[in-house]
Amino acid sequence: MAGTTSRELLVATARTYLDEHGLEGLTLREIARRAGVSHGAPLRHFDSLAALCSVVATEAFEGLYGAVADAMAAAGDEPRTRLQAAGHAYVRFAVANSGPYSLMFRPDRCDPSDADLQAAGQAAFAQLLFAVSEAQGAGWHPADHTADLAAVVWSGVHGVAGLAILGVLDRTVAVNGGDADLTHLLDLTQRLLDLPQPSPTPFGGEP
Amino acid sequence: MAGTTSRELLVATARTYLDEHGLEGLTLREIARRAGVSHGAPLRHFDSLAALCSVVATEAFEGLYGAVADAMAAAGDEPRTRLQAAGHAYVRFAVANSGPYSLMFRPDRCDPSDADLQAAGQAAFAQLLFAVSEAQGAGWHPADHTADLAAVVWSGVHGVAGLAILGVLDRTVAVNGGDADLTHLLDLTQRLLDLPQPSPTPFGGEP
DNA sequence: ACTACGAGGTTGACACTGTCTACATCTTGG
DNA sequence: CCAAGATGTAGACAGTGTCAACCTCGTAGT
Repeated sequence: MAGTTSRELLVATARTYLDEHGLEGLTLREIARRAGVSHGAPLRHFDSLAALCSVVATEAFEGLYGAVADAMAAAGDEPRTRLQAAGHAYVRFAVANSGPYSLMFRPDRCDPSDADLQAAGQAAFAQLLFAVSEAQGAGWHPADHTADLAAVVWSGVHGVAGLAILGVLDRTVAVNGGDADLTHLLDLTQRLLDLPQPSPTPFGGEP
Repeated sequence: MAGTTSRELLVATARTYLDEHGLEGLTLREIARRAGVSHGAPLRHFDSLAALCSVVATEAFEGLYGAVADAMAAAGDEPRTRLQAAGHAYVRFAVANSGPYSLMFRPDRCDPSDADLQAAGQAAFAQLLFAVSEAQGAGWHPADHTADLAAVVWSGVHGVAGLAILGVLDRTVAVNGGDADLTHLLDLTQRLLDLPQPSPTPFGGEP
């Protein structure tokens, strides 16, 4: 890649490692090794491993935001359909980027006080808040308690994503007669939440 | 405590540490230090730190199972009320035992192939499965796809618990006008899922 | 043109970790 | 009484994050 500072190279190396191996073994020295520099070099650009991870997590939040925004834009004008599309995009992003997504919710690996990270997280929640309030405006549930309603929706998609990434849906649900298919589970969730059924969009592949 | 083998003492020490400090810094050597033994002693009882953590996680699954069972028993006979109580008990347990609860879903800290741990997890899911099927029998949603419905319910409570433990509900939701009160959020979830509203049971305190 | 400086990289230390091995001790069954 | 197993100890090893000392440039200022 052109114009890549070595700082950006380190972040990219970490992200690549996450994509290939997940959180486990993501180590300052391993990143340095893969970037072809000495073990101390990354500390010239980041205060700590957690600071580097925070940058990766921040970029992941931004990627999530973009993926959700794209999905909502593609879903058209009907607010409930847009909210439904946002939920699908959220889970799709989380599963397709499980390494960075996990990092986003691991304050022991990131620095939770990182200002950029906090801002990116707030922006993502604000996006959800807007989608929910839009849907409320179109008659989806009572119009008050928007933040709480958003929290419930967030919990739902976050829970599905987390269990899916853990592999526990395949391992536990499918064994008991469920199909554990993510699209199917999300559709079921959204039927329960009184959201419209989606047009048939196949799963997988990252935006 | 009487009749406590040193193996049990190590597990109890780990659990106490988790209650006090959470996952961070939970280390074989720290457990040994607190138990007053040399750093190598725990390995006489457990193959690895992950094996010790698996025992703690297994016991946590059993505690969760018991808490949910108690709550369902106390909720009476109406299946939907029982399912509602199960959801509350789940989140209450997770928040009151956030250290062990986190461990339950951290395959990097436990040994996911541990047979006891797997069995305890399966038992907990079977319990939920039963509660959902009971509620379906009482007319709650269509009677098919029980496992998928259970997965959705699980995702919901797991998501709420996870975000609450992270503190992100206080930090992100409350700032945007939500009250982020767990009981309130759960009630909202359950209203959305068409479950009965609970009798007013105050939050907090572990069973 | 020369110099001072700062950004970035290297190397070697330090304390800490999990795990292994060799050794000591204590208990218990034959 | 003694042999064997269970349990605990001490030391080592490789790995980690982080720090400090050193080096090496390119560049800005004079």
